[in-house]
Amino acid sequence: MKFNELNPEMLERASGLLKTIAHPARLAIVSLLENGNRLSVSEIHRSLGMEQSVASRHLVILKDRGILSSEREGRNIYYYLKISGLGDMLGCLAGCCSG
Amino acid sequence: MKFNELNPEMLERASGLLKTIAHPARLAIVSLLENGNRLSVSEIHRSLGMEQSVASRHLVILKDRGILSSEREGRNIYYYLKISGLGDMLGCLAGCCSG
DNA sequence: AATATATATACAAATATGTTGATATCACAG
DNA sequence: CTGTGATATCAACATATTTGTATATATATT
Repeated sequence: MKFNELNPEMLERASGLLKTIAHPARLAIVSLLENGNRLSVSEIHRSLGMEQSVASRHLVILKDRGILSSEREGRNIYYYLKISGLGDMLGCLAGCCSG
Repeated sequence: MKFNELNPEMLERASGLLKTIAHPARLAIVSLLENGNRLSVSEIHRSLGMEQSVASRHLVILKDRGILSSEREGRNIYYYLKISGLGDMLGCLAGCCSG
């Protein structure tokens, strides 16, 4: 599948997706939610050692742009990956970065 | 390979790579250079319908950040992908965007 | 040297993104 | 209704990215 043969709209969507995850914190979040993991905001911010408000802001961004979904359970809100196939992409990315 | 288990430096590198290609023009360029293609600046800017200076600027950015290499042949400068495995990543990306 | 072609760069304006800390909202237990 | 834990938002400021246009540099040809 080649981007250059495709319409500008497709390029925009693809670069939008990349932009969204092209942030260390968001990359870490997405990576944490691979394999169908569902985690609350607290679990995420503690696990990654970032401020609660920072984690929340990134989670909202990821959700707004269609990468995550969330569901409330009691006082917690659980986030999870909405786009299947993102895990594969991260795999390729890790490969590109190490090799 | 999981990012969250890795050092911040790795996350920085990965998000840097993503940021670099997270631009419609650069995505188109990288896509054009998949499969070992070698193209001159002229060929690229004509093929993608962008100004010469715009193409050149993006090519320099991609080269500076280690994604492309270039070689002069006569008056032309040919660019090509330096990172193998980027093609695979674009494949995943296209999958994520359509599905 | 003069010209033409190919590529790169400079600069300023516009736009977007990130950061921090404080504060607001929401849900539940008692 | 109050207190507490969980989550989201806001404002202000700093930084970075993009764009357009013009111009500079390099190479080759004659």
